[in-house]
Amino acid sequence: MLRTHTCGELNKDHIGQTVTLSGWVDRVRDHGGGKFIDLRDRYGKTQVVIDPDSPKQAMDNVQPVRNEFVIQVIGKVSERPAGQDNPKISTGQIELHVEELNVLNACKTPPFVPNQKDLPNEDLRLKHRYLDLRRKPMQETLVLRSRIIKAMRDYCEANDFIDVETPILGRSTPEGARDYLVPSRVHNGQFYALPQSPQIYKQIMMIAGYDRYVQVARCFRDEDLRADRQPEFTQLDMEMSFVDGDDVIGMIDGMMQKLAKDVLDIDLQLPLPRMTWDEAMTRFGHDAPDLRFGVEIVDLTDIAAKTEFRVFRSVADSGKFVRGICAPNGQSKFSRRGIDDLTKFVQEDFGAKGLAWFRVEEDGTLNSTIAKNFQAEELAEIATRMEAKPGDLVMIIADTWEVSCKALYGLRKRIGAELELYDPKTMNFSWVTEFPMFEHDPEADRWIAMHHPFTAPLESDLEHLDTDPGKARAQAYDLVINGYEAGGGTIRIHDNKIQEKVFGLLGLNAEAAQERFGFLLDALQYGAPPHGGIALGIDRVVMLFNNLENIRDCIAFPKTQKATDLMMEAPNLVETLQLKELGIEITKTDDDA
RNA sequence: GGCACUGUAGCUCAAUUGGUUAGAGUACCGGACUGUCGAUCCGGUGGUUGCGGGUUCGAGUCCCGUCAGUGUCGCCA
Repeated sequence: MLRTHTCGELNKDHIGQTVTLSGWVDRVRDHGGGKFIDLRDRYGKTQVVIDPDSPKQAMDNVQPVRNEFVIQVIGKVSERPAGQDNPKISTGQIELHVEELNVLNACKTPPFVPNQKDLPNEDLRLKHRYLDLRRKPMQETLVLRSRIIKAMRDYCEANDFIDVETPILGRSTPEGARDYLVPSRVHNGQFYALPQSPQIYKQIMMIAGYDRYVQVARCFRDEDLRADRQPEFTQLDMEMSFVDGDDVIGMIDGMMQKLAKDVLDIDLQLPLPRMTWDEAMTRFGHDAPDLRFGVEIVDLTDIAAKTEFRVFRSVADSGKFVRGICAPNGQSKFSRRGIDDLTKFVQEDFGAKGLAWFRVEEDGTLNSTIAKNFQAEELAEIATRMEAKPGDLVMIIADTWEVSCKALYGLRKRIGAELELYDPKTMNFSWVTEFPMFEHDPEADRWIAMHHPFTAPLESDLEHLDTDPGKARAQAYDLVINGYEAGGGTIRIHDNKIQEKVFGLLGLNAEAAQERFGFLLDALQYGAPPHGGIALGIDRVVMLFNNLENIRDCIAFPKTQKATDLMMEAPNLVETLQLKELGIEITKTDDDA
């Protein structure tokens, strides 16, 4: 037997027993006469003692032992001498006196060790991921991830969901994100696509009568990465029949309540708050607002229209918007130079023309280099509307609706973090609903589906499809946690007539729609029940429940920003023979450029 | 594709703002030490400053290019 116990479970109750432990050497403390070894596994650490009374076998075998060796120790559990307890570890009241020590495997001098204080650079961590994953924070995250997924599955099972696996090799549907393509050997020149989501399969499952479907589904999107975005990620994918949006939201409300209780021991009040997309954009400039703090956008366009300040006047007169936010006590953090930084930020990242700002003086008046362009009453009106207090910093963007939303969202996010307007440990759950059906693409002058082309419009907005598609709102809902989109879903179109109309608006004629989604259109005609669903980003949920800022730390083997795996060195070149079998010829590589 | 930050010993960082032989902690190697738990003490090995070019009497430091990691905008139905 290689071990009788783990390194985290021995305590005073085991004193006197002879046990066998196996694990990694976390640290060796050499005192000449004796040695202390902290033996580690994922359950904890146990102190192993070798002293002059230990058998020669152990004395000899321990000689070459260094960090991260894998060893096995047989010995007697002993109470530690008085005053020598270590309260930092679960086994701190006992230690193991060695009777036999075996090196199960040596370890090269590692580039870094799991208990090291300063984390190595990310590329090194990813290259030696097996070492990085030995770190306690990584192990805790992966354990929590496992618990979260189990809680999700338990909840779904309790609610009669059926777990169904859908294919990884599917069909390319060029709408939306770029597909990862897989060449077919049997059909040279043809390709499978990895699923961006199991969307169509799960709808087909509804038509097939499996009224509650769930899957922990791996999804793939060949787009650029972010701190919260990986090219391959995991969704809790769900679909339900005979439901409306409230039913789906209610189901997820219950799941979040269970997760919060099971995982974080937080009691969530249900129903979770909801706001419409319009409201979110107006108040926060974004469809996933962070509601852990206030600081809402204030519209000043009407005041701006009255002023002599040409920048504001011209923007207001041309139908654009003058909107701002007020950073509480913002002057403490943002000096003139800090404001210059914010100005650069909104210009470079969001294309804003500039940033107008005012300091709120002790007497409550607004002051700034541009203040002379305003009447005192106008400044007072701005201050009143923004509820500006002495010490605050008022920031105003005069631009199109879109730019003011983006820039103010960016500013709000920054000041929230930099002025510490919220406790980063708090959790905030909410819904954003009634997304627009379509976005207008000004370049191609056409409508694009905001969610996906199977999204059902609100019943009340059906008429807009014919008259003013931009006004049509969807039966869509996003779950927002701490300013992140943690999931999103819609009620689907089950009526083929409406589906055809939507395809038409998206520029897909009957022929093109049949070509791309024919199988779904066919299926919809064979008794499709009303249905809808949602997909939760599991990696993001894990990130948020762990209070992490980086999704790579929630995934065992993540990719770098350039979508490579530094450990496996993927992607890689393949054998010419493989390409030949696939009928593929490489005509251009990165090296050509 | 754009912008920004980072890259110096195995690892984490420093180098007085362009100046002489690039330092420290840790790891590693050797030695001392019977109770430590980030053990301690003594000694030692270890460097193409990511790579290529340029400016300069002189470059880790400045400039250009490039590679890699990260953040972000575009992108992500």
